[in-house]
Amino acid sequence: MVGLPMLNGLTQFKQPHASKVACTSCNIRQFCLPTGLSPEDFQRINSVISAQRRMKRGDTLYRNGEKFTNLYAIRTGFFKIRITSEDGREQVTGFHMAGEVIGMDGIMNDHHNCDAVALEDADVCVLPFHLVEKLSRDIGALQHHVHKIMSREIVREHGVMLLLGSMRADERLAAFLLNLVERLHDRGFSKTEINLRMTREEIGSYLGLKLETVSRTFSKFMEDGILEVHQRHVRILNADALALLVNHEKSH
Amino acid sequence: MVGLPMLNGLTQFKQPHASKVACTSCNIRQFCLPTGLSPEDFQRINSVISAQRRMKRGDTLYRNGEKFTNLYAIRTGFFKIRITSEDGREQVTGFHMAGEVIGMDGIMNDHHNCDAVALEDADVCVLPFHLVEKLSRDIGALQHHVHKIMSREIVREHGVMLLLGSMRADERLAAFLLNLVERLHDRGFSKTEINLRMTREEIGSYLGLKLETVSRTFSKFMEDGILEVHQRHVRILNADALALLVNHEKSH
DNA sequence: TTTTTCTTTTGATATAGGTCAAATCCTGCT
DNA sequence: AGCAGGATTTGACCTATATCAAAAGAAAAA
Repeated sequence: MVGLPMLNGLTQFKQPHASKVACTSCNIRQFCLPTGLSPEDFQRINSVISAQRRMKRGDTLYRNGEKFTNLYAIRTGFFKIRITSEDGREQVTGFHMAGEVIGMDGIMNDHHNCDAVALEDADVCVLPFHLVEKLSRDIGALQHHVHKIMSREIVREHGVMLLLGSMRADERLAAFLLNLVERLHDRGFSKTEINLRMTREEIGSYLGLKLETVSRTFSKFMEDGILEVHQRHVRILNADALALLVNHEKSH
Repeated sequence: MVGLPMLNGLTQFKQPHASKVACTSCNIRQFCLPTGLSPEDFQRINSVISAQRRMKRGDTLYRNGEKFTNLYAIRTGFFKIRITSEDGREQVTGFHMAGEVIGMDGIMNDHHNCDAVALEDADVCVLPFHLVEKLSRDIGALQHHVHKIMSREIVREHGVMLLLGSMRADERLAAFLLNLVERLHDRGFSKTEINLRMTREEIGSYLGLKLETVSRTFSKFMEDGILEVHQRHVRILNADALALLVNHEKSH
């Protein structure tokens, strides 16, 4: 009891800056930043980061309707992005992990129109967008990088539209798993092991399927010897089979 | 026969620049450009437009794999954007009309990864992207506008994902039609009359439906007195009914 | 104009995935 | 440790949409 105020004080002291990691020494800088920056540019870009924000599982980084001021670079943790229509329909539009930048939806009209929810404890760099724009005018490499990040998001969404518009349930789940391991592998994780951070329902929402269908498809993949699934732990036994599903030559 | 070379010469003389319209006098500039530009900024932005390109129905503005160099502002005409997966699956990811800017997919890796096909004769302003970036560094309003355009595309695609992931066929078609008339109305066209530029199959591809389902849904809307449909001419008789469909409160 | 090709509509039937329900399994909380 | 509430799996059944097929209508080509 007596210790509590002190602890709070300590927490306040420690949180905002103690955890602020310089971009130069950040182990995922190659995902957030352009390559080949000069030390001075590094320093200037680093100064854009207004804070690091620590989040617990379930916390919301930003939500629909909120004023847009920042982009967020994920340092650690895993997020889902979700939109909700007026009538309560919900759609997960993406899952994002370390090194990815989120929040670009808000630029359009100065307000966010989706929610970003942490699916595990997370740590993000807060990037006030007006500073990003200001610095982009000086550093061409940064400017182009911002454009690339947004373009990449557009292209990713094209891919999801293809998936939602023209794939069967098993093809969708296969594409989802392959995409996930690929991104994890880029970050130094296993090519075959995944620890899912989301529920079957969230996977289903993303893939345009019901949770029961996701579960059944996992079971089918197990029967076929393609996966080993224990709750949220997935081991890919036959990546080729998954790839074949995704790229199934239409028979006709 | 004798006249042919002369005619060619005349065509070449007329084409590249005779049709180049200054942004200042362009009747759709409010869609492509930020508002409140100074006359000098207008002039500078205008100088970015390297050419106008005239296209016939069926022509391709850019295609998958092609090197990316330009964005394109549609002056007149109507385009579909289409991606094709390795195994030949095709997905229409968008329809675009006058005042909209397309080609942003190419920024990510310097190559386009979709096709832009004119669905009617069209006229586009060619915007070399390196010049757009260069000028963006000088004109903050332009920089922010470019960001907005890309953000808007991301948000639009979120909406399509919601549609594809969680709506029924009739709800999808209703949403599609309402979106289309809204954009046409913004451009001074009727709130109730649409001349579709695309086939049932293209609508179906966009909405994740088969052409037969699109056709049947049109027929159902006619029976219900919501639409009047004669081939590609559609008159909306009951916009509220369409809006109600899109925003149907899930009964549970 | 006539012919050919593409587009659209409509019917009959099949099926992938949704819905509803129940049992089991986890995880977090007290 | 024990309990409560969520997550997952599986089964039985249903429905929205796909598929296949044929005819009618437009539009383009000859």
